[in-house]
Amino acid sequence: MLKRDSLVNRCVKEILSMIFGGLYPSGGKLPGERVLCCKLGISRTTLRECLARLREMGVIEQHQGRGTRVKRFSRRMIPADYRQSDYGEVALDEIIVARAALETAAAEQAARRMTPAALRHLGKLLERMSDEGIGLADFIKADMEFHRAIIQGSGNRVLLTAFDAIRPFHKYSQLATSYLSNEARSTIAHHHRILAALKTGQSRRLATAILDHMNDMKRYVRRKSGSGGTVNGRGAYGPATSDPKGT
Amino acid sequence: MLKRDSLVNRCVKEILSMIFGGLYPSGGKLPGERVLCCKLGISRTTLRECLARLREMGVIEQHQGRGTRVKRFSRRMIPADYRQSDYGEVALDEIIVARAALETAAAEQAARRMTPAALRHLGKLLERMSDEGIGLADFIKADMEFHRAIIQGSGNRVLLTAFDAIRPFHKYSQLATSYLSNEARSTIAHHHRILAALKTGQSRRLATAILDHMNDMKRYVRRKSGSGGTVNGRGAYGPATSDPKGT
DNA sequence: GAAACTGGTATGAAAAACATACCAGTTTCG
DNA sequence: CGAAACTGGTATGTTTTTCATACCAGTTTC
Repeated sequence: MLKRDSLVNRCVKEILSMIFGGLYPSGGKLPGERVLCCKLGISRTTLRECLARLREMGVIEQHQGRGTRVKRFSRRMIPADYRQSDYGEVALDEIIVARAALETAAAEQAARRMTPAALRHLGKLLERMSDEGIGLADFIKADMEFHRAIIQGSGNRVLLTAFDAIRPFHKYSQLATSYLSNEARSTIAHHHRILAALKTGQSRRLATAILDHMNDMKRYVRRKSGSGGTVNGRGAYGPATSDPKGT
Repeated sequence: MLKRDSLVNRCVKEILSMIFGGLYPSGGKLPGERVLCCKLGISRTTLRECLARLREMGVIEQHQGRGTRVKRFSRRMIPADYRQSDYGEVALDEIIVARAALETAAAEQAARRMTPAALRHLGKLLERMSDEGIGLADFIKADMEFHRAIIQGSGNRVLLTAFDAIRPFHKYSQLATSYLSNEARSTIAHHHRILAALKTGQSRRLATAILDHMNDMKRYVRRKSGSGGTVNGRGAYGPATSDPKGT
């Protein structure tokens, strides 16, 4: 039975995910409606329907002239209908295990099959990530695209499908966001090693570079989960709500 | 960017998947419109919009009074927009690589975390597969459930999501169907080894057992692709298109 | 040859999503 | 201060999508 899932419904989920993922943290401000609806690719009318529902759930507060604020709230306040797959609730450890499995599996083929054009693309992504002025959202996006390109380079469409399926977990993991925010330098260094390995065509070396990258994230998780607390650090980045013109 | 995917669009993809999956084979008849729209849970108007598009693509033929027939056609005739369901086109090799990656990754945790109840469930599935009277469709179903249960036993929801995402590839792979059909005995033997490894709790041994299973499939593929030809062997099983009354 | 199917057509209603313009508060900054 | 540039709030009308219903026209079945 094919079910109809209205645009409003899907957008509510999307916004909730962004909040859970730490892109718009508790107490923080949401972008203006005119900006947000552009980002989501929907009309303002439709967006306002979403925001109205979020307001009823007690997730946000709206004040004429001042903007929209994310309230402190519990996940329990959210009706089951909107609780996608609880992406934000899985441990980063689980995500890393899965990603390591997929990416190292892709490594063997990717090291051989990657085209010069694809390598150039990876270089450009790395450049973009190294730019000082880049916002957190764009940094995360570039990181994801980098890893996806490697798998795509393997030519294995099944691996790519699997990777795409687990992307939301990563995207909405507060810890993952935190890692990329605070360990940007480390991330870029690892990516350089991965790219270098790709260029030599040595699949073994590539797999090692990828595993090192994953293990670095794991270590970060151990450190953070030890100190506890909600990790929110924006690091050297500006506000998460970059890109005021929309994408 | 959240895109609007109309119901018509999604239904076209769904119907295409059903055709590719062998539920409605080339030259066969589609159910009547009044039946089909019920199955899909949409109105007849909407369904007819889907069928009109499939007709334009040359996928089906409609004749007043006689019904709708699936034409012989190439996948190339299908616009990219509808091609998400290229499941049948990927090589079984790709599927095996991905499955091996996910299942061995799950092995480490699964060997330790698997509960007695889950082990009993696996035993029952194995029993069912060993039953002489089982049909092909049920055999495939049990096989899938067996492997899924292992990943589920690892407790890693990300791996499980990835596995579920690639299931359709497996389901719509004619070669995979062929393997399970012709090598049922071998499949069962491998499953016994996997279950035994699970019971000992040795993750290493479990991973090896899983890899052996995958490699056996790989060898089968090599043999078959050597002899060429479309492998369709239904073996001793009944028709795949059971459930004539609809679900 | 009637009954029971099949697809083909037409029409009207409801819902969903959109574009647009304008109102009313708040903040920013010259 | 006070205008300009934001913010959310409101209202209106249109387009697109989906649905429900009825009826027409061939084909098959018995």
